[in-house]
Amino acid sequence: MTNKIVDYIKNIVELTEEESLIINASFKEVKIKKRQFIVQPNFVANQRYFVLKGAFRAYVVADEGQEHTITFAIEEWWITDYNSYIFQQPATMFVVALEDSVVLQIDFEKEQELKSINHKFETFFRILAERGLASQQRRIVANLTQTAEERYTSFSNKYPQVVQRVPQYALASYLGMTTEFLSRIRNKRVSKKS
Amino acid sequence: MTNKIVDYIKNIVELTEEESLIINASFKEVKIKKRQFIVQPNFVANQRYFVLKGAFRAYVVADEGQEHTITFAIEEWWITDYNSYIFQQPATMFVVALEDSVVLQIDFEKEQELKSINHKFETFFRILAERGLASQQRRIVANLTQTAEERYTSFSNKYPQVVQRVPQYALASYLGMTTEFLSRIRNKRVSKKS
DNA sequence: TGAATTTCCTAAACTACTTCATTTTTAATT
DNA sequence: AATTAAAAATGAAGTAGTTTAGGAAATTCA
Repeated sequence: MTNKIVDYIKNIVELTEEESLIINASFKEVKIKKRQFIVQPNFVANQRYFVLKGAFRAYVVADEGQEHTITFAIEEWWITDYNSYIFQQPATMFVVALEDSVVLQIDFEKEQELKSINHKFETFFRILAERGLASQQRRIVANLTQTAEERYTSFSNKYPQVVQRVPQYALASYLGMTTEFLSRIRNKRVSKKS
Repeated sequence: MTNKIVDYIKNIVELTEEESLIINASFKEVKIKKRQFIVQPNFVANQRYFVLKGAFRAYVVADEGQEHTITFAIEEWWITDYNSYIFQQPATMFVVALEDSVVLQIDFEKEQELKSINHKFETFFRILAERGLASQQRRIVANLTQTAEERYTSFSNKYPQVVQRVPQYALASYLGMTTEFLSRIRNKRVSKKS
């Protein structure tokens, strides 16, 4: 038994053949078209998604209509509105496909069941949450300590694949600046080269 | 068997008498004087701390020497440098006592042992991580969508006990503004009243 | 209790980033 | 391939928040 999600989980906890089959049966492969939403405000996020192919963007819309990107996801990343999913409360975010994509989705109830029937599955999701926590803490630090240009530069160095695939306005709103300002930052570097 | 940490955990998962005793034996009560550090950069954070009494502040120091507060902790909150603790890598943060305090500390190895010997303990730490994740996501949203004044107002409404107990410069650097600007915000509201 | 240190306040000059308005480029749709 | 729509670039004017500097309160600690 070997497939993408099983391989992914095996990198974190060991799985027997039987456990691999259970994991495999717990996820459903779904195709998502570009611009299609998988999470929307006011509806509870009932699934979490593992991206097999494609790219997604989670964002909120502020009072005055401005969009703020909370996170991106590309191949082998997870995405959902965690505040909604974990507490099973209405979402505040949109999650939308930036490209034609394929995901593996798992229902909240199924995830709860997995975690309760098998200590190893519980461990896996615990590690997932811990890693998410650590990465979000690093982002908070970056946002507090760096200027707009520094945030762009370090993000570009860390996630070049993401930068190349997402629209500029989405990246700008993720980095906490306007699309015009990001455009200027990028343009400045090009002109420096010549 | 009943004490603060056992009661706290019992609010999240059920514990037998025996399990309560194991939990109790895994934490060590330590007094921390005001201005004393419990985590320092370049040293691995080997413990996580549950605050029984007092207040703490986690912060990083940027290149130019400015301090940026990452989080606070008061009674019944947890604190450490999670990126350091989870991955057992050198810390980038300071964690310092803002008052004479009392904490319950658990060693990383002991926590690993608890999680591995008992599914319920694993579940507890999974839920702890998930809640942290959700709360950090809410903070990222707030930082992206709100103005300095809005961030101050909503934080004050949500955590009035924290606002009253921490120095202004620490709060300002947590909210992502200078202490001078926070002073102005606060003063503006006072003068509006009169 | 009094001196020293830390924290907070005030105000003016400054700047990193935003807003608004228009044009150019790129991508989507027929 | 042509038409339309969406995204990116550019310039000029505005502003939220910073910086610098000095003094007033409030804590700390000998």
